[in-house]
Amino acid sequence: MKSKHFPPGRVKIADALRRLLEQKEFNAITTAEISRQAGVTEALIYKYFKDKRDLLHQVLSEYLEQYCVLVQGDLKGIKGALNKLRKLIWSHINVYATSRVFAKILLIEARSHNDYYHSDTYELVKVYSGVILEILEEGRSNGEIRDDIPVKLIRQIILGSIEQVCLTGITFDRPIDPDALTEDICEIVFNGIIP
Amino acid sequence: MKSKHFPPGRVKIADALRRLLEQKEFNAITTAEISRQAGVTEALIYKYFKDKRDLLHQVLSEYLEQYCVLVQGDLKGIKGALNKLRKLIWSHINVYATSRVFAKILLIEARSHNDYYHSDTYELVKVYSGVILEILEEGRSNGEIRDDIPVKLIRQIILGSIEQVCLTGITFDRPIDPDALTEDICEIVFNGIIP
DNA sequence: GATATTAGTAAATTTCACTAACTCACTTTT
DNA sequence: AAAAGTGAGTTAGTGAAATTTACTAATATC
Repeated sequence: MKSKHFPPGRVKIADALRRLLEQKEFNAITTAEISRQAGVTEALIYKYFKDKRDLLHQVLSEYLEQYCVLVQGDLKGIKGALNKLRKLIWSHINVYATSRVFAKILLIEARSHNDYYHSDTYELVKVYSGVILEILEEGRSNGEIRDDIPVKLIRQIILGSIEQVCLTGITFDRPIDPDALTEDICEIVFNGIIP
Repeated sequence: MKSKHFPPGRVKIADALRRLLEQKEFNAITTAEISRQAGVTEALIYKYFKDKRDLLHQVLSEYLEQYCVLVQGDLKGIKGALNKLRKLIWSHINVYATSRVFAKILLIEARSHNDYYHSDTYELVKVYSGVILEILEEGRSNGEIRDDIPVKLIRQIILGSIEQVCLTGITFDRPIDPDALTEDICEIVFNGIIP
């Protein structure tokens, strides 16, 4: 409920980048273009953002914060680790399917520079990762999930599957069907992780 | 056996980039640095390569070609789709574990620019992907693998798992254990894909 | 031995991220 | 109500890096 009060120029710049990212990749977008699209001067970008990448990171973490809240809300009231996991996988795929720009930045652009691992965005990703781990541990302790494979590895396999599946859909502009994909991923992974 | 006859300058430039990539990431390497390291002038880079990224792609596909041959050789004489799959997973992880520089470029740098999908490297990746698909189809037709989940999706889950697991190891400079990882990935995925 | 081709260079040019130093319109202080 | 301060924005650059142009030296070919 802390709707941040950003000055109009800052909002215009962030919006401009979002719009441009629909058309081309980050490295191909120049600061000149961003400012033109935003209707402000180039220098103003540097009043609000440390540098061009910082602008990207801030736009990204604004997106991500939104979706973290959403996904965590989706899990409320669900009983059982596997049921929670299924819902989380669905929500995750659904977010990528719905916000392709966001997905592309997070999966491709952000990772290609080390500063990502010191960003707010990455902190949020860690929180989200923690949520998955908790579900897996819950499942392990109540016997839903086998205990001879490290939970962190199970998490990686789940995340890797989701991201690979969505990434190809995104890069080749193909439709992504959250229902079908969730069904198939769960069918494979659940059979592998039940005791 | 077609050892390409590249002029010495071209070889020096490619070698220089390979050496520099051990120390820092591609975007932080300047053409000036590359030429200095190679002992040639900056302009020569543009005689042999369309631009800086094209140099990266060519270096990458030289690496990849090598490994494609290697992995395909590893599969010779193995009977059964699941056995082949296990070996392929091991080889794949092993390549990433052994050549981290190569893995980092392929998994992070290359994908972050659209021209990757028009590069020789990508063509090789497609060939490799085809090999996986053939194995899966073999397994499907001889009853080793269930036929109610699309093979392409199974492939994505396998590749996604491998890459996610290796990527974290690479970005955080943690050891990658091909034996243990192969074992766990196969344990999960095989249980999911057998009929 | 002339000629064409290939390898390589020196020096300019362009492109782009980023910055310093300023104006202008409002508030707040005294 | 004048002075001082602040936030939003601009003008006009700079420097570093990628890329291009126009050339020379070496080597192969006829």
